[in-house]
Amino acid sequence: MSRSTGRRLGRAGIRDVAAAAGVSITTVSDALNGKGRLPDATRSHVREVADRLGYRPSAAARTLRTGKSGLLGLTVTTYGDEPFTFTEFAYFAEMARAATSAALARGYALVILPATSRHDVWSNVALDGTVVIDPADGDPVVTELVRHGIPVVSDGRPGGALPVTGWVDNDHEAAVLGLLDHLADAGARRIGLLTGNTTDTYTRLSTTAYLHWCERVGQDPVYESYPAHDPCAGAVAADRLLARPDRPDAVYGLFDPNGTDLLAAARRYGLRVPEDLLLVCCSESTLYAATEPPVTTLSLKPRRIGTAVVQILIDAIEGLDTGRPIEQVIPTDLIVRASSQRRSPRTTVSPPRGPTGD
Amino acid sequence: MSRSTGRRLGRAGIRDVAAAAGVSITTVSDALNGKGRLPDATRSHVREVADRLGYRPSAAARTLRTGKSGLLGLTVTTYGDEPFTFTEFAYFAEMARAATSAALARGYALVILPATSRHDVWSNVALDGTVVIDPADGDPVVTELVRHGIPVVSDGRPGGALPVTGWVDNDHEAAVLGLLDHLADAGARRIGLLTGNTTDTYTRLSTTAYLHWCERVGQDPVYESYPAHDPCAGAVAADRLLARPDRPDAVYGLFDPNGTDLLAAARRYGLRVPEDLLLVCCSESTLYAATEPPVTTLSLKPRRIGTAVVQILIDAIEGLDTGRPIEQVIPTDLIVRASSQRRSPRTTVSPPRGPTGD
DNA sequence: GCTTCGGAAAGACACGTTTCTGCATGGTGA
DNA sequence: TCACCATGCAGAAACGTGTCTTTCCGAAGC
Repeated sequence: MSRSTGRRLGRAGIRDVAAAAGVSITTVSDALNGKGRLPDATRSHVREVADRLGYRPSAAARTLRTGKSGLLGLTVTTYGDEPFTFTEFAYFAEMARAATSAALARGYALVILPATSRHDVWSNVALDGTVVIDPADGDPVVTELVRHGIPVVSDGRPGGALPVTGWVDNDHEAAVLGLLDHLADAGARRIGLLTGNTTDTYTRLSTTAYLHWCERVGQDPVYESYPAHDPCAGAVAADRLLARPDRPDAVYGLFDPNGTDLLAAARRYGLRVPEDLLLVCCSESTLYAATEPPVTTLSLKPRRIGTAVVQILIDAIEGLDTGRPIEQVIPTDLIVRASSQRRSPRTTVSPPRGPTGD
Repeated sequence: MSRSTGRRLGRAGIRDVAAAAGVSITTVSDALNGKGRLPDATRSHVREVADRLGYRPSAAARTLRTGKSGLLGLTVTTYGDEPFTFTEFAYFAEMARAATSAALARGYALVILPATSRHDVWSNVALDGTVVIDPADGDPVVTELVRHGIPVVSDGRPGGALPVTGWVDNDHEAAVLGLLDHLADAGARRIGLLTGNTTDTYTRLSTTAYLHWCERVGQDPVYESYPAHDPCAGAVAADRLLARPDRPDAVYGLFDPNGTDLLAAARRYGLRVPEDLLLVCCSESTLYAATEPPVTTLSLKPRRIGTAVVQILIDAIEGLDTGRPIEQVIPTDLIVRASSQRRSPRTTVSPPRGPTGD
C-alpha cells in the first residue's frame, strides 16, 4: 500500500499536505510557520491546501522537535491531601483565573497538577515551566523541578532557600501592621488573631507581624490557630477565641471563611458587630459586602499576582530579559466596611456592589 | 564526538540509561514500563540505574509514539469574552476541582483552554479528550473537536444536535418545579424569576420550566432577565424585579450572586425576608448559610457532575465499555434555610456550618 | 562564455520513545 | 540426538515535525 492512501485513517499529516500541494515537506513547514524564503504565491497556496485538508500539526511532534510544549504547570502545595483547594478560598480561584488568562494571551496553556510528586502524572506532561502557589519550605516538588531545569515561579516568597526563578508576593507584614493600626484607630483595645498552624509563608509572616505589633504597642497576644484546610476547625477556633477570659474586642481572621465564622460566634455570644467586636478578615469574596453587617476585608489582589507570576515565568522561558523584576511585591487593599468602624457612617443602606475592577 | 558524551547537556535520555546499565534501549523501555519478559534482576537493575541518572522519559516522545498524551481539555464556552468564569460562580470552581481530582486519580491531567477557537492554543496541545461546560447550540469549538475525532463530554445537555460522546446534567425542569412547589407551600402567591438572557441549556430549561409551572397553577409570569456575565446587571435586575407594580412575594434567582442582590434590593424597599419576600437562589456557596437571613439555595451538585463527566470521558478514550451510562442525570439538592420558610423555626441562632460532605 | 550569486525548493536527519520482529541459548520431550 | 519451545534480550522501524544542508536554475558580472 502506498503511503498517501494508507494515511487515510487518522488526521492528515504534513506529508499529505505536501503531496496535495505538489511541494515538499520543508516548503509546507516553512509556509505555515512563516519561516524560510518563499514567494507569497507558494505560501498562500500551501495554506489554502492545508486548510482544505483540515490539517493540524501534531503538537507532540512539534514539542519533541522544538523542545517547547507551550504548557505551564499550575500547582498549590499546601493545605492537606486534596490535590488543590481552588474552591476553598476565592483567592485561588481568582489567581488561577488571572494566570490562565495571562498565559493564554501569550500562547500558553495551564495544566493543573497535584501537589504530591506522583511521578506518573508529573512526568507524563512536557512542561515549559511551572507556577507554584504557596510552596512549603524545601518543597520536594519544586526542588525536583528545578533540578530538571524547569523554570519555577512561585506565588509567595519561597522559604528554605528554594532556588526558584522568581516570585511574586504581597508585603504581608506591612498589610497586617496597617490593618491592626486601622483597628486600633477605630477604638480597639485588645486585638485577637485567628490564624493557621501550617508552615506556609503567608501564615508565618502574618502571624509574626501580629506578634511584632503586639510587642510594639504593649499588648498581650491573643490568638487561636487551627488547621486551615479543615472547614469546621475555623468555626471552632473562632468560638474558642471569643470564649477566652481575655476576650478581644477586635479580631483579624487570616482565612477566607473566618469572617462568617466570627460573625456566627459573635452572634452566639450576643456580641454586636461593630459595637462590641470589630472584625476584619482576609478574603476575596464579594459576599462580605452583603453580610449583616458588611465585613471589612483585606484583599491580596490575586488577579495582579496571577498575571505577574505568569509574565515572569514566560519571560524566563523565552529567555527574553525584559526590564521586569524577577521578584515583585504587590500592594494589598484594605476594603473598609461597617464591621471595623465604630462610628459607622452608614449602617442601613448599602449600595449595590460595583464592578470589582482591577 | 561520541553520542553518550555529547548528550551531557540536557536531561539523560533512554540511551544513556541503556549504556549505563549495559543493556539495550528495548530492555530499558520494557523494564520501566513493566512490559516484555525480563527477569526481576534485570528489571530492578535498570530501574536503579535510571533512578541514579535521574532519568525522566520524554512525555513528548511518548505521546508522539503512542498517540496518547494523558491530557484532557477543560473549557467553558458561555458567558462573555473572558476565557472562563471560574471565579464568577462557585459552581465552576467546584466542578473544575472535582474534575481535576477525578482525572488525576486515573492518571490524566486537565488543561484549561479558552472558549474561543483561537487555533494557536488549541492546536498546540495534544488532547486525548475534552470536557466542555455548558456548550452553546452548535458550538464551533465542539464541532471542530469531534470532527477531528477527539471525544467530547459536556456538562449540560448539548443543544443543536451536537454530536458529543456523552453528557451529564441535572434535571433542571424537575428541580425548578420542585423548588416552586416548595415556595408555594411556604405561602407564596406570586413567584418571580431572575434569569439570564443567554442561550445555554441551563438558563433555557430553567426558564421554560418556570413558565410551564406558571401556566399550570394559573399565575402570570413575573421575571427579569439580564446578561449573566455582567456582575452589575444582576443587582440592577433584582431591583427592577422588586420595583414592578406586580411585585412578587417570592423570587427564585438562577445565578449565584442573585441571593445577595435580592437581599440588598429587599432591604432598599424595606421588605423583610422571609416575612414579606421568600427567597431562593441557585448557588454552591456556603456563605449563604451565614447571610441575614440565611438563604435557601439549590445546589446542582457540581462535584458529582465533574467526577461523572471525567469518568465518562476517560472510559471513552480508553475504549473500555463499562456499564456506566453515557448520559447521566444528577439529582439536585434544595438546601432549605430561613429565607424560604414563613414560619421560621429558628431565626436567631444558626449553628456553625458543617462539612459540605457530598 | 564561464563563473558567481541568490532565490526557491527538495533531501535527509534528528528529536526520544515504543514496539514489532528476530536472534541466540539452554532446557525438555520424543 | 534432534526438533521445539520458552526465555532473555537486541536491532531497527516507525511516530510527525523542524531545520540544516544541498541542489537546481536563471540571471547578472567579468
